[in-house]
Amino acid sequence: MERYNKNKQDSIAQDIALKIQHGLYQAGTFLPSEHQLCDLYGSSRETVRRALSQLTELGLIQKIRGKGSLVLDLQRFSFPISGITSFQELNKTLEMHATTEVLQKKTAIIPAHLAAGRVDEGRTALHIERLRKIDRFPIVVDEDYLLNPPIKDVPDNAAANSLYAYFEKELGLDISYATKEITVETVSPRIAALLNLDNSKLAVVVRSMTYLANTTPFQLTASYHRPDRFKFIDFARRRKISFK
Amino acid sequence: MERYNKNKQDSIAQDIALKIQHGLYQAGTFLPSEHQLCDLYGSSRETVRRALSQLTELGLIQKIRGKGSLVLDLQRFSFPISGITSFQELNKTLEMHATTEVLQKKTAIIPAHLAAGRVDEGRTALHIERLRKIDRFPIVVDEDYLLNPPIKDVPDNAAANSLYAYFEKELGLDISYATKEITVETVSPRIAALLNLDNSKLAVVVRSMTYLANTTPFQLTASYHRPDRFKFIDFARRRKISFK
DNA sequence: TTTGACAGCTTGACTATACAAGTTGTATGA
DNA sequence: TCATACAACTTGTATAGTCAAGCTGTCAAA
Repeated sequence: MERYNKNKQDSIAQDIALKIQHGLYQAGTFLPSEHQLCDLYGSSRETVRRALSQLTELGLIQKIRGKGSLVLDLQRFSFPISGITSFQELNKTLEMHATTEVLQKKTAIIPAHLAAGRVDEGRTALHIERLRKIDRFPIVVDEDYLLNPPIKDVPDNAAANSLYAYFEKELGLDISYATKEITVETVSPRIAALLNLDNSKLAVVVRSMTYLANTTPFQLTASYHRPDRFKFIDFARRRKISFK
Repeated sequence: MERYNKNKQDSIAQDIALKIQHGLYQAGTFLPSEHQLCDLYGSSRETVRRALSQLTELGLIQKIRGKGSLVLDLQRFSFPISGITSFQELNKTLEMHATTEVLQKKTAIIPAHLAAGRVDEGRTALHIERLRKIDRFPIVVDEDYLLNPPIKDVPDNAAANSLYAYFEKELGLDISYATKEITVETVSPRIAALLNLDNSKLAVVVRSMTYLANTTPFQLTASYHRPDRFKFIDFARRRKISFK
């Protein structure tokens, strides 16, 4: 296996995930039993089970009591786009051949529509505006606002490539969770022009706020997508917890 | 506590979730330590930890090593709409005062745009078409296709109220997971008329396929939302598993 | 006053064990 | 032949314990 994960359970999960992705464990078949996986990885059953529960959460397998862990059939194109994934990470795994153009990078006040209910109004942050293109066609405009602290500045090449790679690998930040909101809105003439929208000026707007493991918010983003190119794919499990 | 859950870990999770929702554990404060929760519920630490990990996954708490489990600040209006939740369940928890109109209920061939890549083309299913209104305004058209087996028929009042309640409580089905896909499309004149759309005829289309715990698919759905009323809220955690 | 070591708390990771419960094939008995 | 019982597998749930690692206040020494 040999992953860069420190944890035993994480590296087991990573290893099995790769074997599923590469067809070593085929959809519709069962994984080796938990006991066999214990032998295979030299670990206890609880550790194997924690690894399997990660794969269950991701939608890679379904556990069936008395039978085993069935590998689910997630076609490439239906692989979940939800979760916290950077555009560059998607670009790699989906082989989209996308390009990124940095349009702005300056300190600015966080606009009200992004700040509302998330962070103090009037607060300033490092604003980065980027245009994503696929095959020369504009697809997405990303408006990022990076909070200081914990982020003081961002080198130009990090903005052009992957902000997340810079945060995680260079700054050692522990990106943990995010809240997201998807709506459809009439956007400003500026955004409409960048995306080359028609008269309706409708775009899909994804607003998100991303947090570090210590619950510090560090990123506010509004992404404007061309509606004809937008596609959000999700895998969800029915929760046992109910409210009210 | 007293929940209808059979599991200790599930009832602990349910109990803590309700206490958070009702403000007994306030956002920004820490839960009792795992050791204290052990005493409180008379269980082992592992069981408590499994309960807490459910709450972590849901976005209700954030665990911080050395400190404790911090209750996160999920305002009512930003509570995740993702996951597998029926319209009626949302209606209850969000107090939307919605009404449902059953427009059709008959056996029909699953349309190609829904069947594509999910199920055999030309297969028939029980088709239920419903119009959801809030304050008399049409908001959503749901096109459900229920597969036989496992679903033979559906009583009229179940279609008007909650299909999920009928499936789970009456039929004893174990609804487990779903794949979803959100796009923006120009819809048919029929749907456009039902939703009272303007000339652009754009609607948000949510296509989903829902499965039982034994991996049997039982429901295909296409939901058409008025774009000006559509809002999708999600909570996501950064995954440790990477591909490629 | 400031610094540093440490005790005592917290969660994280892992192990070992036990029993319950669901599935499946096989052998036994009528 | 057929049905039943059972053995041998599977996963589910819960327990108890160990050590690592992160946080915080206290107390003692400089």
